Amino acid sequence: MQIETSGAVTSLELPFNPSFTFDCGQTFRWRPVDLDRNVWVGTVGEYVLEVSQNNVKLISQTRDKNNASGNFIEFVQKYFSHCDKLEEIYSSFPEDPFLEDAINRSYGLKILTQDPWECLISFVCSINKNIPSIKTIIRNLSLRFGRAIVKDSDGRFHTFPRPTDLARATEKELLETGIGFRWRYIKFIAEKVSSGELDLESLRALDFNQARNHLISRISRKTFGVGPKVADCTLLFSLHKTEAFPIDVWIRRCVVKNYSNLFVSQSNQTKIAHLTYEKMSTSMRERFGKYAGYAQQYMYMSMLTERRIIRGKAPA
DNA sequence: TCCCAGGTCCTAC
DNA sequence: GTAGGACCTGGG
Repeated sequence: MQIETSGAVTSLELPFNPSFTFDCGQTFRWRPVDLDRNVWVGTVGEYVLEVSQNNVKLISQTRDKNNASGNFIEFVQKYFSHCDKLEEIYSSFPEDPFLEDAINRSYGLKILTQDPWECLISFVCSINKNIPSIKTIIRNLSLRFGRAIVKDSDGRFHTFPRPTDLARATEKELLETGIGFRWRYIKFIAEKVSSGELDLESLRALDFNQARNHLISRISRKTFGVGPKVADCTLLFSLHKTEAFPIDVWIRRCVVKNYSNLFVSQSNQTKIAHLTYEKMSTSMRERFGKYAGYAQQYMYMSMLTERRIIRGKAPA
């Protein structure tokens, strides 16, 4: 992979596949501009980027002189989890025909290291929503409360709102974006983050369980609307706790279908389908280890592809 | 028009 | 500790 800024080009390592990486449900701010060439455009922090198989190009950035993103190359390397070597990750998994097939189908999918604030709010927005709706809500939030970066043919790119932007927003303003009942959750978290009571960046230094306990509402009381699923997504997609194994309806179906043998005490599939989140997630972390979150993403993509085929739509 | 969505909260038992 | 209902709203 190369990084291009104002004509300058820098290389990053392959394998990397933009479609699988941006369309696997870990981020909601990318859109394809040329699927044949696998070219995507998205907003990351203060930047608008165009990304293809082996090239990252800086399209524009905010005029904010206090651009908090720092060195652009380092910023991009961190975002694309430069430290993660996919071949090492693949070979760390136990022998597993289903996972091997899932990896082959989505070879080059990489887990990003996103901004934890944006990631947490995005997954709060995801509660009881499908992916197209989540994208719409996040776009509306950015249009209404973010800062304009550059005009393009499809309107403008906007930064994701800052915690203070959402803490100041009224109920009416928030509801106009289509977030529905989630507005209380978002405003509550925005207030905690902007006051400094909840420091998301500091969670990077904690181990998985400590960081998780800081995020889950009923434990920490510093969030509201954050259950185990939203916490695990935030840990995996922004704080780079790669052992996190988020369980949604599709992963639950996947586990019931392919991993029922792991739950020997459970006699039938109905019982396994109703296993508690914690029991299922812990078992999968124990099986797949340090990179369980990568295994989860490939499984999710496999289920998604299967659904698209059933519905007669070609995989992205 | 109706169902359902990458869940969480709250209440009741 | 857990089962079940309520929750805004838009996409399919």
